[in-house]
Parts: sequence; structure tokens; C-alpha cells
Amino acid sequence: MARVSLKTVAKEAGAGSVRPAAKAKEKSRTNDPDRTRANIIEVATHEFSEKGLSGARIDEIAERTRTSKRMIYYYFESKEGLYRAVLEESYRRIRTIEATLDLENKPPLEALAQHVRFTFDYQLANTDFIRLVMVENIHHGEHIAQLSQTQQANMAAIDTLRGIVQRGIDSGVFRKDLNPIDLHMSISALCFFNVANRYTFSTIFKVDMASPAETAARRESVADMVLRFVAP
Amino acid sequence: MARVSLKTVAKEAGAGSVRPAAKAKEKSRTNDPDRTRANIIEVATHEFSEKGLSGARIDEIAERTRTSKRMIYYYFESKEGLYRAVLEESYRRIRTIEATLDLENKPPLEALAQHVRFTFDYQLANTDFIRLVMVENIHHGEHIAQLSQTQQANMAAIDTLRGIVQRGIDSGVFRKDLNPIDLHMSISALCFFNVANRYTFSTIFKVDMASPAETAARRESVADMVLRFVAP
Amino acid sequence: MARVSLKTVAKEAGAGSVRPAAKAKEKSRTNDPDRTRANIIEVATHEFSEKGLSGARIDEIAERTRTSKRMIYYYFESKEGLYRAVLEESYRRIRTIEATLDLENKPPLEALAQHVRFTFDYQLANTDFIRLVMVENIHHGEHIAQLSQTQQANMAAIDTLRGIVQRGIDSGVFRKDLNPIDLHMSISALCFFNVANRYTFSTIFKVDMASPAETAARRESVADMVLRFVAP
Amino acid sequence: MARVSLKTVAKEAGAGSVRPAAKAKEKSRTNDPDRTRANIIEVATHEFSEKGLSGARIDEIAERTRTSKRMIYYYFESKEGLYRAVLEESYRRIRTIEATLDLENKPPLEALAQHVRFTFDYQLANTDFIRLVMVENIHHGEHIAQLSQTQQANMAAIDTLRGIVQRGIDSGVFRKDLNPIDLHMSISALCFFNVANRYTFSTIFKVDMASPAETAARRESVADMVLRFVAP
DNA sequence: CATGAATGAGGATTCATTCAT
DNA sequence: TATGAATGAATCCTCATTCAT
Repeated sequence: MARVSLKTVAKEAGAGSVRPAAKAKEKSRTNDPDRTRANIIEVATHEFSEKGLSGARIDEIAERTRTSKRMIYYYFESKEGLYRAVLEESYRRIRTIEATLDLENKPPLEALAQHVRFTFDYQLANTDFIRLVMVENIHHGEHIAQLSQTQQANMAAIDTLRGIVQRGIDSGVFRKDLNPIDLHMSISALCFFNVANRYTFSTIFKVDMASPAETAARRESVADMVLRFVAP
Repeated sequence: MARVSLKTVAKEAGAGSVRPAAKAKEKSRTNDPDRTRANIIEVATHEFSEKGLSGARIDEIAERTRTSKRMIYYYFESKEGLYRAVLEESYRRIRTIEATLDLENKPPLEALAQHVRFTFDYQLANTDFIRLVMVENIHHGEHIAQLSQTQQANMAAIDTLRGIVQRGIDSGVFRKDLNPIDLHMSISALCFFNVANRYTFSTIFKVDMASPAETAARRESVADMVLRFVAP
Repeated sequence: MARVSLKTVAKEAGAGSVRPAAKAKEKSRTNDPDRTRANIIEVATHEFSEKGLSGARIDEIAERTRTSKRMIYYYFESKEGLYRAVLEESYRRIRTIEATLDLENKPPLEALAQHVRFTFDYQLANTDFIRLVMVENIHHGEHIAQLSQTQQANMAAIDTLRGIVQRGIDSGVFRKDLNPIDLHMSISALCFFNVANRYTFSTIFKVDMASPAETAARRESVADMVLRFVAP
Repeated sequence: MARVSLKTVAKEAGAGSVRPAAKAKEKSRTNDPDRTRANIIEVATHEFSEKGLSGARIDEIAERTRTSKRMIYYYFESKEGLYRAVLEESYRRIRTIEATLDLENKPPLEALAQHVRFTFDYQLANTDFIRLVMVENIHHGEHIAQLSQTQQANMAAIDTLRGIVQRGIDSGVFRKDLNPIDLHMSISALCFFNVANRYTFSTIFKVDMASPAETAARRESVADMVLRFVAP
């Protein structure tokens, strides 16, 4: 069963934003709107994910940016505008990534296992995204609701999954009464928890959920649980 | 298989604080420190869970209280002190509740199913608690870490579960390589997600995760997934 | 020339308030109004002298007291009332002390030297008093002005000094045009500075004005300066 | 013997900040950071000197300013930050002034007399500075200790004095065993007292220490005392 | 496009003082 | 007398946002 290595799911946030000439904080005038925007979003993504929407500070975001506070307002209008842009970009990224995995040609069981492990690894490697989702839920999803249909577009994941499920049922290796959305929710839940509740769980159960050993064991347990769930 | 009804797991927060004579906002001098404290915690629990630590406002909490802002500082010293008290109380409550379920005398499979359904229902009925856990994780668990060992004490749930797992393995109805903590994590993850990620998931997948129908179906799917997971 | 040892001018504040049975903070009910009052004043004297009138906190004073905050208001009515009582008591004490020195029977030069050294040592040993005077001057003397004539009564010091000056002039060892009040002011100024400006002076000139060596040298310099000043 | 007139030592605080067009409280947006900063410091100097660090109110300072409370925090971060800036500026000013007096070319006795009278007059004319020093000592010099070495730099006064003393000893008009720092302390003490303890002393001795007559007489007495002190 | 200065509205916290018992 | 609980009025400080250049 092919494994999707962590390298494959390398941290997405900020990927593509490698700026060779950008020495630490020289705040040189870029005059490249796209880069400026991208830089702000990159910084803001991290800040919002670390401190939440209310906890993040525009001043601090501006400071870690290659540009100034004024530009944040110029491009995003308000703190919430910036937050929405961050949210949108994070969701856009995951959609893009999920679409690149080619699982269509693998046998259903293998495809499902790979999908689960990929999801697990992706979430592990993109804690910023996971935490943004938490933040958004704390805010009752009011900002994601404001994004256009396209922007909040149904994740590619569910389509992939739907395909796998169908092929699995058709070939008789999955049970017939599977609901793809329900299955997706279970997979999400199992993967999400590891990142989202890491701190409280680690504290209460005196384990380090972020350690490689725990992580590896957990990944297999999750995959195992999902595979057992779909078996006829 | 006995079902634990929602009634059984009625919302805990505020239980015991039913004060017959307390008309809305009469703000009379109580001179009953316990009641004052409890009232503040009750209100604050809700505010923090709704808006997060940074998003909640002491002024607003005070306003919804039978007492004044000054009293919050009198009893809890600071916003963070209040938050810690809220966290502690929420955890204390769940520990108490979990300990009351009598699953020891039921056959392992039935006990496990009941435990899963209870967990699912408790979390559903106590969204404040779930959201507080999210909030605390957004804050990197720094406040729960400050509570004493006793206060962050290992949940009763894990002990219950350990017992069930042992009995299940002994009687041959569970597979032998089960890890109670791992199992607990899976159950938590599956139950938690339904409350925690309700908003983003509902928005993206155009379903109402809070609806009774969805909820009931999901509860069974979760129980099913867990039972399949432990099967030999 | 007789020296008044530091022992002779032992710290006044709190003298007489030695309470044998008062173990650290047991807050036993005293039911002895005078002792309660004295205890409050003792504590308050120190607090006001350390932090000033605005800087001192009633809560903190109460806490260091054998009694409670309520008693402070019971006895002194307000923070300012307490401060005035503290001021009054401090001035009363110095008057009492100054009157006990018997310098009348000593030759003028020796008497003056002894008086200067005593003043120097008394101030050194009673920094609380000195600092209270500073505090009162920061507040434009408005509280001492509220004390009755008797309470702000001309210090005994000036009478002693007047006597010495007269005898010195009469016996020809002092010059004739000495003004006792002016002389008193000079003596006060020279002694006061050592305690009052200790911190800024020590910091700027990198010396430790509170050290025994500095102190001893300074005492002699002051005495020398005064004696040279009165010489014919 | 040349006298340094009061005019020469005109109140320093605020010198240079004479702004012809600044009508009382027009609060127009200046966009001149230096002026804004200077204006805040000028006002704060007076407030802190009048009421002490704890007694001064940021609100009140802001109100007397051409700008707003927010700007105080913009430039000085906190009440203590503002206080430190005030302290630093006051010390900077006196250093500057002291350095401008040309006493090097005058005969030692005359130079010393002039130095003493100048010190006396400067302190009299700059009560704000004197009172700030008192305030700082009430706070145990903790803020001056936080200024950099340069900022708390040894006063120019001591260098001047050292030169005079050396010349006086060399020319035989001063006694040989003079210690410049000790002499400086005596001069400071004598001058300081007149301003610092004005209120309590005036109240107790029923004189108006601030009156021109008292002041003039005292200036001469102080000069006299110092000159007698240095005589061989 | 870009920046430092400026701001009003709010937000956490503190304090002297009073009340109920 | 004595005490813990309670309070209103400040008081310090912060934040998202806007203006002048």
C-alpha cells in the first residue's frame, strides 16, 4: 500500500512565497501588488491561526509584514476583510492540493487508505489551516458564509471520496450502505482532532501528541478505523 | 441496547444554579459569595465559549451577571483568572458526570456502545464545554496547564473505557491489541467534531449538522464505527 | 566632644509597639482600641513613607495590620485622615525626643556639635519621618497646615538651638550675627539631604550614601561646616 | 563679586517651546512629532512635579496638552515611560545649563560664590526639577537607575566645582583637605532644602520661605556658609 | 503605492469607601 | 467593635482605523 510521505504534503501555507532576495525585514519598497498582498496574507494567516480573530493584532501583523499597516487597509479594507481573505486563500489552497492527488486509478481500498493518510498528514503539516477552521467555528462560521459559493466550494476531497466509495461498492470490497459525506466527516474528525485538540489532550493525558512516534501510531490507527468501517 | 437519552445528559452548565426567586436582573445585594461566584462563572462560561478568551468582554459578562464588574475582579483577579476558573469548573463538571454512569455491569459491547452514545450526547448537549476546549487549544493549552494536577485530572472516561476494553478483550468480543487511550481519542474525535466544526462543515456541505435528523444518524454512524473498530 | 551614638537615637517609629505575643499575622481580636490605633499608625507610617500619599494603598495597609480595613475607616475616617494622623504622630515623636537631650549644661561649641550630630543620626535612623516630610512637601504642606497649632508646634530643636546660640554669643565663641532659625535651617538642610536625596545622589555619583563609611564621613563634614559657620 | 541674576537662570522648563501661534488649546493636528513630544513632556513635567508619579493623572496631563491621551501612549508607552522621559529631559536640561557658566577664569573664591548663588537661584527658579528629584527619591531612584549612563551622566556641576577647588587649593585660598563631592553635596543640600522643604518649614516656623526677602537673605547665608567651609 | 502620525471608542483594572451581619 | 462582601467612579491602557504628506 503506497504511503504518501510527509514530503509530499509539505506545509502549504507560504509555499510559493519563497522570496530569495528577502533578507530579514528590510522592508524594501516592492511595488509588486501581488507580492505585497501575498506577503500580508501569509503573515496574517499565521497570526490569525495562532491567536484567533479577536486575539490577532493588526499592528503586529503589519510589523511582521514587508509592508505597512496602511497597505493592509488598502488591500483588505478591515481586519475582518483581511481575515476573510486569509480564510479564502487557505480553503483555496487545500482544494488545489486535494485535486492533485491521483487516486482514481488505484484499487478502492488502497486509494481510501492513501486518501486517509494524506488527509492526516496534510492536516498535521498545515496546522495553520486547522486552527483557522477552529477559529472560524468559534465565530459561528459567519465569515465563511460570506464567501461566494465558488470560494467555499465543496472540497475536492468529497468528490475523490465519492469516486472511491462508488468503486469500492461496485467491486464489492466496501459495504453498500456507505454515505460519502458521513465517511468524509469521520475521516475529517479523526484527522482534525490530532491537530486541533493537541494541547488539552496532551496536557490531560500526559502524552506528546505532536511527537513523531505518537503521530505515526495514530495515523495507522485512523487508517485502520476507516478501513474497518467500510468493510462489508 | 439501552440508549442514553438526551434528557439524561441534560445541559450541565448552570445545573444546580436554579434560583427560583431570581427575576431577570434584580441586582440586589446578595452577600452570598458562593452564589455570586457561581453566577459569574455561569455567565462567563457562556461568554467565553461563544466569543473566545480575547473576544469576550468583561463588561458584557458583568452586565449579564447578577452582580457588577468589580465583583469579577474581587473574586477572580483578572480576565484570565476568570477564564481559568471557568475552565476548571467545566472540567470538574464533566468528570463528575462521567463518573455517574454505571456501565460496569453491562456486557462490553453494550457498555461501549452506551459509552459512545453518552459521550456523543453529552458533547452535543454541552456545546459550551466543547467550545471552551477549542478556545483553550487556540491558546495552546496554556491555561489548563496552569491548573493543578487534580484540577486537570485525567477524565473518568478513560477509566471507564479501560474497564470496558479489558472486559471485552477477556470475553473475546474485542480484539486484543486495543489501546484504551487511542480508542478514547477516536471516540472523542468523532464526537467532538460534530459540535466543534458544525458551522464550517454545515456551510460547506450544505447540511444542518445541528438538526435532530443529522444528529441521530451521525450518532449511530459513530457508534457503528467504534464497534467495528474493536471487533476481533 | 561627646558623641551621641546611634544607639541613643534608635529608630523611633514603632518603638513602644513591641508586641510580644503578636506572632506573625495571626490577626487575633485585640479589643484594645489604643493598640489597634497604634498598630494601624505604625503600619501606615511605613507605607506612606515608602510610597507617598497617592502611592500607598489602603488595602495593603490593612493587610499588614493586625486588624481590618474597616477599622481604618472607623478610626481615621478616610485615607487622608489616616495620613494626617501619621503625620501628627511622627512630628509628636520628634518633639518628644528632641526635648530629652540635655545640652543646656554643656559648653556651647560642644552642645552645638552634639546637637548637629544628634540631628544627623536621628534623621538617618528615622528615614520614615524624613520621607513623610518629603511627601508632605510634595503635597504642598496642605495636611500639616490642617493640624492644630499645638500639633504642628514649633520643634523643640529650635529652642534648644536658640539657647545654645545665645550662650555661644555671650561667651564669645560664636559670632554675634547668628540667626537661630537660619542656623536651624542649615543644619536641617545638611542632615535632611543625606536621607532624602540618597537614591538619586547615589546613582548619579556612584557612591553608596547609605554605607556606614560615607555616613560617618558625612556626619563629621556636616558638623565641621556648622561649627565653622558659627565661629566669630 | 558678580551676582548671577535670576534673569540669567530663568525657568528652564519649557524654554524653547515658546510657540507664538499656539493659542490656548487649539488641538489642531500638528504632524510635528517633535513638537508634540515636547509639548507632552512640558505638561507632564509640571504635573509629575506637582503631584508626584502616583498622584499625577494621565487624563489630566492629556487635557493640558495640545494633543490627546492616545498620543502619550504612542510616544511614551506608559505612565512610567512618560515619567522617565520627563526625568531624563529635566536632567539633560540642567546639565546643559551648568555647562554654560564660565567660572574658569574667575578667582576661586569669587567663582565658588558665584557657583553657589547660581545653584541656589537655578533651583529656586526650577522648582519643577527639584520636586521631580524628590519624587524620584520617594520612588527609591528606580527610574533614574533605568536611564542610560549618559542620561544620568554626572552633572557638569561637579566638574566645575572640582576645577574651582583645585585652583583654590593651589592658590592657597582654600584648605587642602576639601573633597569636591562632599562639598557639592553640602551646596546641593543647602540649596535644595529651600525649595524642597518650603511648605513644611514655612508652616512650622511661620515664615514665608518663598518670599523675596527670605530668599535673598538665605542665599547669602548659604554662600557665606560655603565660603567659610572652604577657608583654610 | 507608501508611511508615520494621529485618534475615538472602548476595554481591563484599581481604588477608596460603604454595607450587611 | 469587627469583618467579608460589595460598589461606583475613576484610571491606565489598547485597538482598529484614518489622515496628511
